[in-house]
This record gives sequence, C-alpha cells and structure tokens, in this order.
Amino acid sequence: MATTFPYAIARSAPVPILVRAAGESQFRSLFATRPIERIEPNAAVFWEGDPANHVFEVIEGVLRLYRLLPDGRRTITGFLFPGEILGVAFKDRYLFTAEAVTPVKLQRYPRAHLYASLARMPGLTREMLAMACDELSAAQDQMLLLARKTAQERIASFLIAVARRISPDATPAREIELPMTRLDIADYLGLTIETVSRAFTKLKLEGLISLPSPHRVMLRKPDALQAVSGEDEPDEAPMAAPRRTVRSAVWPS
Amino acid sequence: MATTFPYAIARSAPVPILVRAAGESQFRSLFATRPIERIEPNAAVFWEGDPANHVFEVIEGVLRLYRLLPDGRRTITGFLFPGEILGVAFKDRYLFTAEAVTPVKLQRYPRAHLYASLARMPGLTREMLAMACDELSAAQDQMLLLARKTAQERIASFLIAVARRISPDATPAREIELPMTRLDIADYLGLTIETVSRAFTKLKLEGLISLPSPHRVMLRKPDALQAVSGEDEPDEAPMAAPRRTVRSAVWPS
DNA sequence: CACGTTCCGTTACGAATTGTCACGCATTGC
DNA sequence: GCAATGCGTGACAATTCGTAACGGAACGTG
Repeated sequence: MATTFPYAIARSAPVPILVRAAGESQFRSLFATRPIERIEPNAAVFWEGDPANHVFEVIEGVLRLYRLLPDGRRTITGFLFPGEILGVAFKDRYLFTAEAVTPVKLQRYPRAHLYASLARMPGLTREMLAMACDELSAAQDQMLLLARKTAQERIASFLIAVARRISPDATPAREIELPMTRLDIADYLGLTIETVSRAFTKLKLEGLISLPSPHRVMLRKPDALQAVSGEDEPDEAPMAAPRRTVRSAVWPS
Repeated sequence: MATTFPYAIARSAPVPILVRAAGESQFRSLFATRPIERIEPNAAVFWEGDPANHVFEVIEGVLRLYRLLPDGRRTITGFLFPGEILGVAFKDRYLFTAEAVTPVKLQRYPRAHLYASLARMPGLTREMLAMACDELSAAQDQMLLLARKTAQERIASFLIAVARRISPDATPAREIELPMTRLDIADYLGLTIETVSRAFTKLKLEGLISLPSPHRVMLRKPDALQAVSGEDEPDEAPMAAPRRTVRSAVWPS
C-alpha cells in the first residue's frame, strides 16, 4: 500500500454490493459466537469456483470481489465494507474471488448451519431474498455505469457511492478513504489506471474534490459531483420522472 | 419491426436473465390456471418504479428489460425469452422497465398470492433464491463483458449466449433469430448501433457467421466464434484454470 | 395498386474519448 | 541505500463514437 491511512473503517452500510446486509439483521446474529479471523492484504478469502462452504461477515477492513477473463482481464464486481455479508451464494460454488484490500477481520458461519437456521428463523429467508434483490439492483446500476457513463461520470458516481456507503447516518461523508489502489478502481469502473488518474486530476482542477493523498478524497462540491455523475439530483427525483411519452400499455384488462 | 420473421420463439431456457426460471419448476405451476394476456411490440409490461404487484411468465415472444439515466441513455439489463419468469422482485417496486420486443403472450400471478404460496410450497423459497443467484451470476458476466470486452467480443458473446438460450437441449442452436433491433442490441452491449452493425459485418466477412436477414444469424464457425468471445473453450475449462500463482491464503485455521 | 413516408440497417469519414507506452517521482520495505 | 510498487503525467495510437448519407423493406394513403 502506498500512503498511510487507517485501515479500520467504521461499521455501517445502507447500500448493497455483493450479498451484503445492512443495519440490524437476523443474519448478523448468526455470527455472534464465531471467532474473529484475520487475513492480510491481497490474501484471498476464497476463489471463484471454490465450494461455497461458508458465509462471512466483514468486521473490519475492505474486500474486493472480482471475476477474470481467461486472458487475465479483470472486473471487480464490488467492494465489501465492514458490516456487510459475503458468500450467501445460493449455488454450491462461489461466483467470484474475494480478496482483502486492507488487513481484514471477519467471522464465518458454515452454510450447512445456515440452511438449518432458515427453518428456525422464518424472517431469515426474506432477509436473504431482500439481500439478493439489493445485490441485483446494485449490479444493474453498475451495468448502466459500465455501459453508458463516461470516465468522469464513473469516477464521480464511485466517489458518491463510497461516501454514502461509509457514512453510518443518511448524510454522505464529506471526506472519504479509498483503501483500494487505482488499479482496483480501474477494474471496478471498466477503465485503465491512467484514465482513473486523469479523471481524479480533472475533478481536482475543477474544484469538485481535493486529494490530500491518493487514498483520501475530500468532496468539496458534493452537489456538483452528483451532477457530474450523470444521475439525478436526489431532490428533483420525486417530481421529475418525465415518463416516456410513448406507448403506455400498462394493463388494460 | 423491419423484416419478416416468426415472432413465436420456442419454449426453453437453461440460462438466467432477470429473474427467470428454467425447466420444471414449482414456480411455473403457480401460473397453471391463469389467463393468457397479450401485449403488442414496444408496449410496456411495467415501468421501473411501478409497484411490483405481479410476477409474470413469458409464454411466447421476447421482452427487454432496461434502466435509463436521467438524460435518456439506456442500458438493457436483459432479454426475456419464453418460459422465463419476470418480476420476482423482492422489493415492492420494479427495478427496471419491461417492454415487449415482439408480440408477447404472458401469464401473471399476484405477488400477494406468491408470498402465501411460499408457506405452502417449501421448495419455492429455495427456487427463488436459486433464481436470484442465477440472475446475479448473469449480471456479473454482463459486467465483465461491459467493462472489459471489445465490441467484437461482445457481439460474439451475445450470439453464443442467445444460441444457448434458444436451444431446448444442451446443443447451442446453429441458427438463431434476433427479434430485437440493432438499437436494443447496442443498448444491451454498451455500444452504438453503428458499432454493432460493423461488428456483425466483420464477423460475416471473416466467415464466422452469415446473415440471411438482419434478424437471422447462422453461426458458421461456433468454435471460432467462441474464441472471439474472449471466453474459454468449454472443453479446456475443466483442466486449465491456471490458478493465480500468488498468495493463496485460503484458510490456515 | 402506386406512391410517398418512415423506420431500420449499413457504410463512410472525421472526431473524440480512452488506451498504450514511456518516464519521473514518492513511498515502502528489505 | 536500493529495489519494488504505486501514482501521476505526457505523447501518441487505436478503438469506438457521432454525424451523415444511402438503400431497402414495410406501412399508410390516395
């Protein structure tokens, strides 16, 4: 890791990423008696294709989840922050590789036990379905980003998303840490490290952010950043929605 | 629609796309007594943000599912073929808009009933979780495609995926229909219509495919197409997997 | 039935964003 | 100290985009 920053990141998480839970949850309670395990930066929690024998909760640190093409091209499908749940695959094999970005503390729970718990805790199933749905929603956001946003928009979107994720309350954080490298960010956003670097520089020159260090970002003009991200302002969302003018066949019968 | 092609597409589906089921399923049985409804091409089944009151099964035809950015940029998150299930959102609102590409026949089932059925049919929950997982897997494939594949690779991947989807048995179809327009394909693959067109032409010139009509594709060299897609040959998959050489911390304890 | 219109797909060509390659610098760890 | 790693920047190349024009097929209208 390049510069110095505190690896510990506060517990939180009101947004999805790859099978992760938020706030109070029956899921969390499963881990209560589990020992805390530690893994070093860049070590893997599991590999894509491994038998999915455990689910994990991230206690501290950040994970990256990724898939590879045969020739080595990589896409990071998500980052996992403290308080989030990992590995609730409903398949018998993990869909992606999970690696530590920072030193990570986590707890694990055997999937076999999990399915037993499903019977005991009726709300757990719904919670798992809700988590899967959040995942799917996040995945679709990401598809839209990858398919249609410019480099600048992707970086802005990323910063805003992290700011929302990191902050325990509703208010997005004004200053955020990015423990992952530029390469991680590039592979998450479908760019190269050079383009990521240039986009950061451009946002800095425009005064929207400042970069005390490469891994620390201050959001100086969050609203402007939001505008650059290509998404609606949170405010104008309720009224706007200029429903497409065309055919509206939404159920005559 | 431009050229003539049979709108009806055979029932099938061994692959995921946006909450869809395959083969025999308890889910399917729910729809048994439901009337068949018809919608016209380009009409919407529902809009993103609508209350998610129903789940649907596609009987005939093809749907497109998409999300929009405020300025109108679109990404199609998936196409839905006959036999597939739609709308098993675990949220109270739909995450995306669903529109008919062709004339579509479908059945619907109230979500309220669905949750009642969950209690009666214990396997249904697992089925829903499995569907969500398939969705997630497909979404991640798509992220990898959008983030890291070239235009040529995207088109090749798309053709192969459709060939697999359409064919009822394991053998991918050699000749496929693409009822959607070039714009739909472009918005699905994160390209422009011109680039899609150019990629088709290039594959044609290289002899990998032929195009009897814009909506009909013959896969002349499926293996070569597979190679162009950037994915591994299905054969070499089992042996290969040259596990990354580096850190292997997969659980000392 | 003929005509015009519209939509869609293809191709061409110039433009732009992003990628590639190269280098310098700072920090870290041995 | 010194090598290794990560970040930033510049020059240049390449893929993809954007604009435009054209042709064919389907559709509507007279």
